[in-house]
Parts: sequence; C-alpha cells; structure tokens
Amino acid sequence: MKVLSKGCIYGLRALLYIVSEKPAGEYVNIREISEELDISFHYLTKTFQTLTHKGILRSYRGPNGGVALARPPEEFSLADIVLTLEGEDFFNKCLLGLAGCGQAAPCPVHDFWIGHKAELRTEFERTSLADMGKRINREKLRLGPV
Amino acid sequence: MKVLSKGCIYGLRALLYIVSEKPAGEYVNIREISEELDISFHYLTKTFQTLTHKGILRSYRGPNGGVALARPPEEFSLADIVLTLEGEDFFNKCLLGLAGCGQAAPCPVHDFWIGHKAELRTEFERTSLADMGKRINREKLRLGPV
DNA sequence: AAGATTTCATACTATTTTATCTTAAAATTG
DNA sequence: CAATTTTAAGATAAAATAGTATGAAATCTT
Repeated sequence: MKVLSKGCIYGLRALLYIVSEKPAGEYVNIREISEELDISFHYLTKTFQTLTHKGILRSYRGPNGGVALARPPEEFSLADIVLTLEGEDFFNKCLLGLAGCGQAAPCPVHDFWIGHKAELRTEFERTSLADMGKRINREKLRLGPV
Repeated sequence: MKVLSKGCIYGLRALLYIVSEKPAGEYVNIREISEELDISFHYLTKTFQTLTHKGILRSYRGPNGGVALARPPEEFSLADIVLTLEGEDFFNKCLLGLAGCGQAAPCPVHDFWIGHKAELRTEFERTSLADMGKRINREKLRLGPV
C-alpha cells in the first residue's frame, strides 16, 4: 500500500526534521538534512525547489544559507504539503484509475472509496507541522533509518 | 492517491467483469475481456497467469477456452485479490516508507496509519467478488471507459 | 489421424515513468 | 576574490508498463 511518491515522502520527512530539530525560522542546510535522513541530496533539492516555489519554504543561498519554513509551522497542515507535492487532485482519484469516475458514472468501489479519501483528508488537514513536531519530540519518533 | 498498481487494477476489473457479466464457471476469453475493458491484452494475460498460479483462476486452452474463477465468487474477497497481486505485505507498509517501522520504532504517522490500513483491510475482507458482481448489475456500475 | 485453428503461456524487447546523479550557474559571505 | 550554498538543466539508471514473437495445449475439420 504505497500511497505517497518518494518525492513527497522525502519532503514530508525533511519538513518534519526541520520543525522537530530546529528553532522556527532558522535556515537549515539541505545537505545536513539529506545526510541525517539518508536521502539523495539532489533529489531532495528538487523537492525543496517545488516547496519554495509554492511558498511553503523560503531559501537563502551562500554560507549559512539553507531553507526555512515560509510561515510558522502552525499554519501548514500535512494536507498542504501532500497536495503541493502530489498534485491538487490527490484526494480525488478513482481507486480503479477510471477517468471521469464520479456520481454520474461510478466505478464499483466509488462510494466506499469516497468515504475513505474524505476521512484521510480530514485527518491530514487537521494535523499541522507544529503538532507533528511536538509529537515527534515528546514521543521520540523517528524520521529516518535507525 | 494512487494505491493500487496497474496490474492489480486490471486484475480486479477483469474479475469483476467475469462475475458480473458471465455465468459462474464459464470460461471467458481473455481477448474479449481486454477489449471490453480497454486493457492491454498481454499485460492482462500476465496478471491472469499470476491469478491462475495462485489458485484464484483456472484456465483452459483451445477453442472456447479462457479463464474462469477457480471457486465460487462468494469465496473470494477483494482482499484475496489485492494481496495476491500486490504482495502479502500490502497492508503492512509504512506511509513514509521507513524500513522496520513498528511499535518499537514508530514513524510520526505510524499509529494513525495503522488504523487506516486496518479499516481498509476489514472492508476489503468482508466484500466478496459475488457481492460486487451483484452490486455492479443492480446499480449499473461501470468497469471501463464510458 | 493429420493438420489447421484457437487460445493461454512465456520469453524477450521497447517504451514510459520515476528516481538519481552530474555538472555548472547564480547568490551570498567574508 | 575564494569559499559556500541554493538553483537548475541535463544525463543516467531503475522500475513499471506495454508490445512482439513464439511456444504449447486443446479442439475442430476433413
């Protein structure tokens, strides 16, 4: 049950690293993140570019540069990140991949799947990066290989 | 939110076609299925091979040959099909793709994701191919392009 | 019974998508 | 200017998907 692409997973883990390990607003070196989380540096770079363009991160070049959240972590939900990296139609896809699946011409699992997607979306929307950062520190959750 | 691979989707749609369109036990031509559902014939053939080897389908060569369910459609759940085509660990994967994610060393979304996977699994397990076939005919649900 | 036909099985190749690496340019600091 | 660090384009590799060609089993026709 692979739901998220690598790029999205990398982006999420990296953002969670930033909010759980670093003071808010501080620029974090991308190489440090890639090494801590054992993620391909260049791939992470691309993912971060997307997040920067979409206004979730801001970046700064040069010594002591890096990336930082563009706004306080309370203001970003998991859904914001996922929708940015997977596409806005992430929660609107047919389980059987049928184009135009909907009330008018539903696939056999349409109703059931609609409900699941909505549940997931709700949970993603009500969980902020700040919530996650706190939980990660409180419960010592891991973001990378042990 | 792409959850299932193409191969699995093809297998599911094809099986649902068989149970909803054909008398139980009758051999169905693979080419017919691939054309009705607009699925690559050879790719479908491969998926069917897997289902045949795993005892979900039986096949018969020669004129009027084809594939048929190996047992009555009441005896196969959606979960049976999905687990066969996606792998037995389908419902046990970490949302963030971390190896060894579990109670001992959980990722930040472990608990939440565990619950979702369990719900999904339960629904897949309690829905049989026969149930689906009936619903498809009763509610005129579609399995392919309109 | 022979041979042609139908149909699934399998190996091999090609294409597409996704992920990763290479390289170099632009911005910043000191 | 030299060092650092993000940005970005393009090449390469790997995985998923699709297509081609051929083989093997069952049936039908004559």
